[in-house]
Amino acid sequence: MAHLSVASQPAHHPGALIDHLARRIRQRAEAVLAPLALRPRHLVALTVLRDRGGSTQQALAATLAMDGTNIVGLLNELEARKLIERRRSPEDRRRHQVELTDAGAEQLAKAERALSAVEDEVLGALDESQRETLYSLLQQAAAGTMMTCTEAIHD
Amino acid sequence: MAHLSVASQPAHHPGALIDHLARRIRQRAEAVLAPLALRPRHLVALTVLRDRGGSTQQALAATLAMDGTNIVGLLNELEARKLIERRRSPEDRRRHQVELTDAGAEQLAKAERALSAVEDEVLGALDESQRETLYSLLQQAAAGTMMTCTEAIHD
DNA sequence: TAGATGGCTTGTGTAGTACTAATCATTTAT
DNA sequence: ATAAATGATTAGTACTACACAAGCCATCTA
Repeated sequence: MAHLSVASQPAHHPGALIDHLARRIRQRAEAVLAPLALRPRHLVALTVLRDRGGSTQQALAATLAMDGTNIVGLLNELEARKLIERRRSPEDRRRHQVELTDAGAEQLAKAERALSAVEDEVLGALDESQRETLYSLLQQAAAGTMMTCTEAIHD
Repeated sequence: MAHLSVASQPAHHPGALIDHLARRIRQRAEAVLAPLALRPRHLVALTVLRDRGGSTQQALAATLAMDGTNIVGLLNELEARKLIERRRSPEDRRRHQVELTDAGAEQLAKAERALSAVEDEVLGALDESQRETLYSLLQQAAAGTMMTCTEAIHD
């Protein structure tokens, strides 16, 4: 392993802070999302689907670090509301290719608009460019951890 | 992915990412913390107590955005293990002033050391200075939101 | 043809909370 | 002085998000 920081300074531990802020965001997000009949995990799933342009259920499970059976349930809910579609994959007909419908994309956009208010509230102490920095750091981190889990999957 | 923020559009929504990463961290943290018989929320509480040098139970509840009755239970557990102490406040003898014991501080340090490994794993894609940036952004955000909730409390 | 695999269903268990109500000690307002 | 409000506590209820296991199909692979 790399041992760059010689200092005994444990530096800082963002872990607890992330946990804390996430909790805050979740609480507010739930309230804001309620009128849309979405809960945070729906949003996360929809977001992944949009950003990836669809996904296998397995890949989705790996990305969200969630148990497969729960993914099924989650997708059932989303499909019942026609926000996503499941199609059998032509290459392997056991697999389902999950994709966002137009309605799903629309609903997601609506949710994000609503969520902006929450973010303004929770991240209010940060200005535009700081938020952008935060976003790119988080995204980089998320992309990194994703590989750890999905590198053997090739979705 | 190249999405220049031409307008004042928020464009990016760190909310879902924070949620996602927090989930990851929590999952791993639980495993790492288990041998110490601590769970994430214990850690958060201990951290707040250390950083503030003690707190009222109410202030703690406000900070953690948790219900008062749950704080009681949480503190009971920590007190039973002598990681914190409750003292009646001299000014208002109904109140409890909660403080970290030496053992508590020690245990917290130990937990943070263990947690470093998790952070290395989850934030592995970020280098030292990026993590530092992330940390300060999060802290700034957290400090900001705290005011929203505690401004009427004067702990 | 046998076994592995992706998805689905159902059922069980656990953790983390929120909420309510009742109690006790204490403080504050009348 | 007395009544009302407050901080902490306890006990009990309920809900949500999960994980995990067992068993079923359909399908792919050896």
